Amino acid sequence: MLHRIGDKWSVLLLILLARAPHRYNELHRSIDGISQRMLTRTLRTLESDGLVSREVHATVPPSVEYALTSLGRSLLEPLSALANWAVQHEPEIQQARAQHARAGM
Amino acid sequence: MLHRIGDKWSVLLLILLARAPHRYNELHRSIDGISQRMLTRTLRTLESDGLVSREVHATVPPSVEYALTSLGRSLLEPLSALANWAVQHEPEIQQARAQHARAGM
DNA sequence: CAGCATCCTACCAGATACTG
DNA sequence: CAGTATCTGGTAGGATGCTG
Repeated sequence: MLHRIGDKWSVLLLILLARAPHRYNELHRSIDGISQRMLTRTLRTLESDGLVSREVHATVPPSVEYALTSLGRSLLEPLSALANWAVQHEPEIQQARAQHARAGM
Repeated sequence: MLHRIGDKWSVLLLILLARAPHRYNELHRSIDGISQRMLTRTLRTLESDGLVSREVHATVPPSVEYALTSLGRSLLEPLSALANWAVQHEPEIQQARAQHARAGM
């Protein structure tokens, strides 16, 4: 269950959408290195999990707005707690990895 | 960074080790469906990230104890917050997925 | 603009067999 | 007991080209 929102793209998308709704190409530009395929696929997964809403405006050219649902917003608190942990403890983890690499090789 | 501890085996291992230190085969029996390869690999990753300690007792037959480090314990709080969220909101997610499947197909 | 369809590849999980 | 070694099939995911 956690691995569904555990990959990096999902987390990045949720964080971006937490700030404000975004359109498809805004997301594509904002997230460096994501392919169209992965962006679409990840958005679809988040959408089908009920975390993200997708609203199509029938204009020309068409525009699609992605936003967090209330369920998605409820995820934000525990998720950012975890993200904060990761940021805070990154130095320790890096150091542990460096030590481990020296010892093991 | 999150995806390193985001996969299901890591989470399960951390939760098990949170309760008490365990030996290799205890973990292997406790976690249903994990292969030796994955158990070893996941433990090694957690160890090199400094989340889990590995202590070898030079007995015959040998015994190896895995336990959480203090860094690993510090992860427990935000991680279980997220796990609780997942458990609490699983029905909503299931429902959203069912609806999405009906609408889309 | 916001995708879908297709092809292709590299990596990874799983099974199986062996070992200090 | 606590792992390694090796093979193998499946899939995640990138690149590219096309469309309403």
